[in-house]
Amino acid sequence: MIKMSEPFYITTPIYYVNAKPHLGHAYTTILADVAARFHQMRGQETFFLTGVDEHGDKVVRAAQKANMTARNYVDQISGLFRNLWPELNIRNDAFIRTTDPAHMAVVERILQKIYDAGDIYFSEYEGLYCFGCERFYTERELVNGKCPDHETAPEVIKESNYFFKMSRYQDWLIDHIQQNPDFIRPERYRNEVLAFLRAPLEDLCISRPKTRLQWGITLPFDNNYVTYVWFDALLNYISALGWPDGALFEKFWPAVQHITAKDILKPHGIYWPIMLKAAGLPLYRHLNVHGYWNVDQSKMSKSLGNVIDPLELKNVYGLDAFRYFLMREMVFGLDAGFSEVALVQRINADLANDLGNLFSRVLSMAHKYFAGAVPEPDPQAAEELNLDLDQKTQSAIDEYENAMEQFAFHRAMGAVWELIGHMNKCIDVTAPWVLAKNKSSRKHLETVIYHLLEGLRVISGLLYPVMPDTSARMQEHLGLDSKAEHYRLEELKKSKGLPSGVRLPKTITLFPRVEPERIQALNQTQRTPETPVKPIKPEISYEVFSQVDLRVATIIAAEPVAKAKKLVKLQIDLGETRTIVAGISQSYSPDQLIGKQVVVVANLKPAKLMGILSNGMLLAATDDTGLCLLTPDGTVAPGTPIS
RNA sequence: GGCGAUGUAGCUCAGACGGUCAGAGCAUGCGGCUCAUAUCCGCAGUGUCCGGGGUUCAAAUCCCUGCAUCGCCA
Repeated sequence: MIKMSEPFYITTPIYYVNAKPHLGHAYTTILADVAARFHQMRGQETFFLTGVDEHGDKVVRAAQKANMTARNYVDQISGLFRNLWPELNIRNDAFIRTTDPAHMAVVERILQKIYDAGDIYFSEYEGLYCFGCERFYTERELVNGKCPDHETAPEVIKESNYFFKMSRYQDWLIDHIQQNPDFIRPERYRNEVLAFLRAPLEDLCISRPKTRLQWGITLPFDNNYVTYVWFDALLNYISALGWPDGALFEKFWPAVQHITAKDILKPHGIYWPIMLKAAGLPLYRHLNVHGYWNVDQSKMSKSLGNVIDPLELKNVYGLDAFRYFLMREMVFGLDAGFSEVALVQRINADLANDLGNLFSRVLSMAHKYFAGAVPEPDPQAAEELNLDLDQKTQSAIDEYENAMEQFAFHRAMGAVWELIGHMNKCIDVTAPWVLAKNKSSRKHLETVIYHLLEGLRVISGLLYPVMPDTSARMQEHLGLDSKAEHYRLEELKKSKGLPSGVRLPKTITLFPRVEPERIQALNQTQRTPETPVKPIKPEISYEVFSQVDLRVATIIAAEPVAKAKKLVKLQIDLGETRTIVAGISQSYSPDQLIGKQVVVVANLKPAKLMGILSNGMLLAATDDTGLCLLTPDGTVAPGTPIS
């Protein structure tokens, strides 16, 4: 159990800047925000760190592709991350970049420290190297002995690098994980790490020769090498606190917890503790590992043929609903499905019907029966009515607190909604509209409404970490100062926290219901089109099909064909250059086509179209909304056969 | 190929030590209320608890086997 007064330090991984932020990044960072806000509820001082990882060859390559310098490129992409967080109401205390000079200095210092301690050694090895990719491949990664990207055989070259002696700490780490059952949680990931540690641990290569990569931090003990990947990245967690002698480090490091997605379990569960041990630093307290969001694109509304980005949905349905959905729908640690339909269902059932409507009916009764003033409860009346809301509230808070602490946010929300259910039921049982008809039951009416308002106060507080704006709106409409820290757990645990006599502002709709028509429309998009499926052609044998030679080709030039409505003349690279005429100009402009990879029938008898000889045919799917070219789900060498 | 996980109502999932364990939420149907965002409350379901074998007085729960899905490792 964490003591109330203790500081709390939470981190997200630093995100790699070779691509734009997506739902997964948003989820992880919202988790951290929720955790930080929860600990603020307990009065703890919190530090919340996120940031970006900007070194490495993938960044260099992405920059080249974008025709930019690495520096300009990382500036641009890291800006996208940095700017996204305020949009999601995320309040991180720091945003670290691995190109920050202070961070680079820390990396150098730790490297030197571990080097001096004798845990880093120099070694030569042989490997299969593809010069096109500028990287080594293992036998397994090769396709027919060739580089999967360049289709050339890699060469055996020798290279020297620095290695970190992780193997030395293997037994120590196993022991530590066994001694601390919640070091890595949930348990499934702890087991996974232990399973991995049953096999001998290999030492970690931590450098790259500058002949291959310059975009990184130079090793302090060898000017010819830069640091590679994890040694640079993981150290952000301490460099951001000003290690070795920052006041922040001293205060927050002992309380550190990390969050990561399951794909980088190994670096966080194995490399990082060993690095800390080797550097003589205390380990983190918990590694909290979450799963993936499977985005069901068939259940996402589409505009102009493009699948909507999940992040865009926050603009459609509201940020708090979006945050709530992410926290409520995913069982922490497991994978979950993301779809617009599921989001809308949560909004209607949980937010609009259960919570929003409860809020609205309680407040409107307070206005109706007491002219908008908080009534005075009467203990005796409460007893006569058999009101058990106080106990229900206390047990909801307990369950909530427990779950939140364990990162079981879905269960915490479940506890809140159970309380909401009790309150709705309580209204039904006590029937305030009946009490209101009788002057003799005035005290009962006052007591019921008071307890309901009080319940809403608690709920507004409990929702603070997940839905901070909604929390503030609720508190404001309960006549509380929304700027005061009414979400503090000690406040929520107090009974009769709502002063009687306070005037309540007019009630509001917290969450508008999403109309059935919209849900209908969403269901339409997920179903296959209403138009009957075209009849399937008669069966053919494999031999017949195999006569069709399908190839991937890259479009290298495109120009409209004069006088033709639909035709475009294309130059394609299919290993050899060819001319093809395709009837696709109503769906694609020449600009959009250049550089695209398409699927071509390579052995179709050439035909003349508008006087131009077309040597092959593009594959495309056509429906009433237009035409879509078939394109491989990744870049392949021009001329690659399709089977 | 090795190790592991999972497979329970239409959907998402709970089901410690084998004996009210056949459940919850959502969706569906019916009934009730009217304070409320046509909301809320109550009731009702339907389930070969993946298939097959075994242990046992008794298995969704333990064992074996098959199938399916997924994860980690090679």
